Amino acid sequence: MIGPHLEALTLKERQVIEVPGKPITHAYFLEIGVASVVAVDGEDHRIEVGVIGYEGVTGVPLIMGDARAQHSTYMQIGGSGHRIAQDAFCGAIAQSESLRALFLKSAQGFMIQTAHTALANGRAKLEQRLARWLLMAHDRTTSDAVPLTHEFLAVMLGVRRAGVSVAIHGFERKGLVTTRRGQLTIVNRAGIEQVAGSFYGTPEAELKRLLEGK
Amino acid sequence: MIGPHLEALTLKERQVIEVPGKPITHAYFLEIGVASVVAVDGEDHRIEVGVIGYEGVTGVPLIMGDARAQHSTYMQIGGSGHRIAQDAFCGAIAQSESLRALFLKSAQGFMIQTAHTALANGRAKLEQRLARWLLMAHDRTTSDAVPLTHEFLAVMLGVRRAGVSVAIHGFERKGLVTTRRGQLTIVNRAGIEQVAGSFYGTPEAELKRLLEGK
DNA sequence: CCCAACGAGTACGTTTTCGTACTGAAAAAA
DNA sequence: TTTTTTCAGTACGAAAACGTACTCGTTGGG
Repeated sequence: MIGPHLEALTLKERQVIEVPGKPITHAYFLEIGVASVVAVDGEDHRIEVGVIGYEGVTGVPLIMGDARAQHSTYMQIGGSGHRIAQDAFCGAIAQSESLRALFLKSAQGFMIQTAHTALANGRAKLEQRLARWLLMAHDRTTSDAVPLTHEFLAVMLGVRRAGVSVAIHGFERKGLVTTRRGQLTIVNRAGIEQVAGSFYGTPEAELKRLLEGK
Repeated sequence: MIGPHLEALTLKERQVIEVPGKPITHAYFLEIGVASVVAVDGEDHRIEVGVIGYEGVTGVPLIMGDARAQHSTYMQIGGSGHRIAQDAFCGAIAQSESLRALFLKSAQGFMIQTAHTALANGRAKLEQRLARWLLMAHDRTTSDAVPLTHEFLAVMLGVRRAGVSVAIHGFERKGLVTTRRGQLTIVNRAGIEQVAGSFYGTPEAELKRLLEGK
């Protein structure tokens, strides 16, 4: 039984959802907005390993039987949703086989996304990685606007802010996006998909397969 | 009940364990040797997203309720172990809550490894990534010898063969390893750990926490 | 024993990304 | 409004890694 435990809330950008090493207090179901899951190491190297939106749920470790956060998770694009306390969430999973199966598939989908992030990080050029990120964000928002500074994009991709600026400028010249200070709007999604090539798409298709047919 | 279904076998290097898009037929428990899990996309970009040795089990998707392989999995360093058919494995997990909990934690450990691979791919230099890989392989072998060509190392790291050759040569000059054709021997593990810095270690520590105490 | 295949050392010009930093415009704060 | 801060455009030399390719020693098969 999850319904009665759900607490509705709005989530502002930068709002922290999980802190590495600390207990996971709630699982968040987003309706609007995008959360970033960022891996951090002991020397403060950091990079985004996945994003979560309406299609998923935060707190993957809870599904795996662990209550400690590995990664830093926070809202990258503000929105709204519901959350459920850790114990209620784990209790629900323990009691309902079908619920557990569902969340396991959702977690599997997130794993695939992380694996492809590793692939993109190792093989793709900055431009392709940026395109991939924009597409993933666009999939999870209702409007075409992506309210983010180049600085934050750079942190997530693990590259220089200046590099992101140049790449976005290139996209703008090609008519793929328009920009305002602190905001970027997707104009030609198909063109961005072309830039991303096969670095985008597989996790999305696989998640669909997992949650639908089989 | 897993015991009666286990089939002992030796595993030669390059032996294929899973093929992307195809059903997973068995879960493999390695005693000796190292398996590589390699993500592939539609344009044949590929990169290793994790390794599995005695500490884990292949076929993570089975644990998550999916019977289709996402990634290419094959033996990178030959060895031996046991395997169990997919249906027996899934049946065992379905029947034993404690078994499922155990494998879920193992899968969680693998997720953490993949996330840190994404981090290393995006942030670390070739030299550091190579060091990280050698340490992960060394953790999973009994001898200090790593029987691999530069070519295969390069494929796993997603870099040029020549780049690996140069980096290994550097390690050799620093007295960290010795090399023979198609083989590399770890001489100074601590020195290699120093090169890898914080790109190595977190997944290892977390797996330990997951499987031991808590 | 010889030869073809393979693995590794090396080179070189090119591309990509980096680190850094300065500037001006836009937005927020005073 | 004025001041301060934030954000983005841009520059430039340096470092890292790339693609390619040639050589040569090892190794295993014929």
